[in-house]
Amino acid sequence: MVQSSIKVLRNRGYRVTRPRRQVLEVLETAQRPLSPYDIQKLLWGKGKHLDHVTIYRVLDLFCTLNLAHKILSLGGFVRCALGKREGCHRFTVCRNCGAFQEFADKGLCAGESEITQDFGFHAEQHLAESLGLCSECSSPQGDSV
Amino acid sequence: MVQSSIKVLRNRGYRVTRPRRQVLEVLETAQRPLSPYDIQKLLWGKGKHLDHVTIYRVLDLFCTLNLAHKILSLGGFVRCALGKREGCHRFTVCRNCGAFQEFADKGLCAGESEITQDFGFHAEQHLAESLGLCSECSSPQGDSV
DNA sequence: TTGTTAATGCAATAATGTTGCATTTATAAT
DNA sequence: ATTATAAATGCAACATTATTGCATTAACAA
Ligand SMILES: [Mn+2]
Ligand SMILES: [Mn+2]
Ligand SMILES: [Zn+2]
Ligand SMILES: [Zn+2]
Repeated sequence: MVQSSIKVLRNRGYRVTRPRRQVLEVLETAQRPLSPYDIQKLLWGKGKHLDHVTIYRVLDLFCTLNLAHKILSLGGFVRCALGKREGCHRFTVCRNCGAFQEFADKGLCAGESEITQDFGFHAEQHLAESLGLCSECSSPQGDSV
Repeated sequence: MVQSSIKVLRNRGYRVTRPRRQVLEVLETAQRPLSPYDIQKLLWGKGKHLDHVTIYRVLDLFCTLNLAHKILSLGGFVRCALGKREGCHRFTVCRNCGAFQEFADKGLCAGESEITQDFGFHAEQHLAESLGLCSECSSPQGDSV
C-alpha cells in the first residue's frame, strides 16, 4: 500500500517527502482509522516530530488522491434534537449544497441487525448517512452506489 | 414537547430552570438538530445569554433523560484510513467497550439507494454506524432494533 | 420567608482545526 | 555534482469545540 501510494504521488506530480512517507507508514501499520492527532502521537512515540498542520495537509492530499478516505462517523461533534432517542437515524447529505434530510426505515434496520448479529453484535441503534447529491444538485456523472 | 419535557424534569426531581426552558424552546422552534454553539447563537440573537458550559450540561442531562438525543453523523471529527474511498463504510460500535468493526454490504447499499432515490436523492456513498453491544459485552436486557 | 443545595456563570485549560508567511527541501535543469 | 525553482513544511497566531473546578446564584422545599 505504501509503495503503490508513493507511485501515485510521483505519477501525479506530487513530491515524495518525509512527512508523506511517515504518515503513509503509520496508517499502514495501525490498520485502523486514525485522526490527525492520533498520527502525531504515534510518530512522537517513535521519536519523529511532525507539525499537526502538516498532517492535516498530508491527509487532505491523500484523500484528494483517493489514497485515503475520511470516516465521519467515529467520534465527532454532536448535535442534539428534541425527542427520545429512536433506534433509527438516517440522513441524506448533499455534498454540493449541504442540505440534509432525515428519514427512518424499519426494513433497513432489520437488514442491518441481521447482518451484524452474524458476528455477535447486538444492535440498539442505527445511524446512517447517505452522501451524494440532492434532487436540486443532481448531475448525471456522479457515481451511484 | 416543551411542556412534557418540563414535567419529566419535575417528576425526576430536577429543577426547572431558565436555561433549561430556553434550550428546550430553541430546540423545539428550530425543528432540526442543533449543536451547543448553534443554540447559544440562536439565544444570543434573541438577547438571551447562556454560557456554553451550561448548554453542554443541559444537553447532557436532556440526553440522559431521553428528552433529546445526539446525532453523531453530522459534521464531526475525522479519521483517515488508507485506501480508496469505497461507497460503503459500515461500523459496529460497542457502547460499552468502544470496540468497532468495519464491514460492507452491497444489499444494504442497494436498499438505501432505492429508498433515497424516491425523494430524488442520488447516493454516492453510504456511511453507517450500528451502536450496541459487541459479543463480549452483550447483555440480555439491551433494546434490540 | 428562609435554608439548602442543585444549577449556573466564570475562569482556566485542553483538544481540535485553519490561515498566513518565512524557511526548507524535493526535484528538475544545468 | 551544483544550482535554481517552487512545492512543501514548520511555526506562529488564531478560531472553534469541549471539559473541569469553584464561587455565586437561584429553584424549591420546609
Ligand atoms: Mn432523530
Ligand atoms: Mn473504510
Ligand atoms: Zn444539494
Ligand atoms: Zn464491547
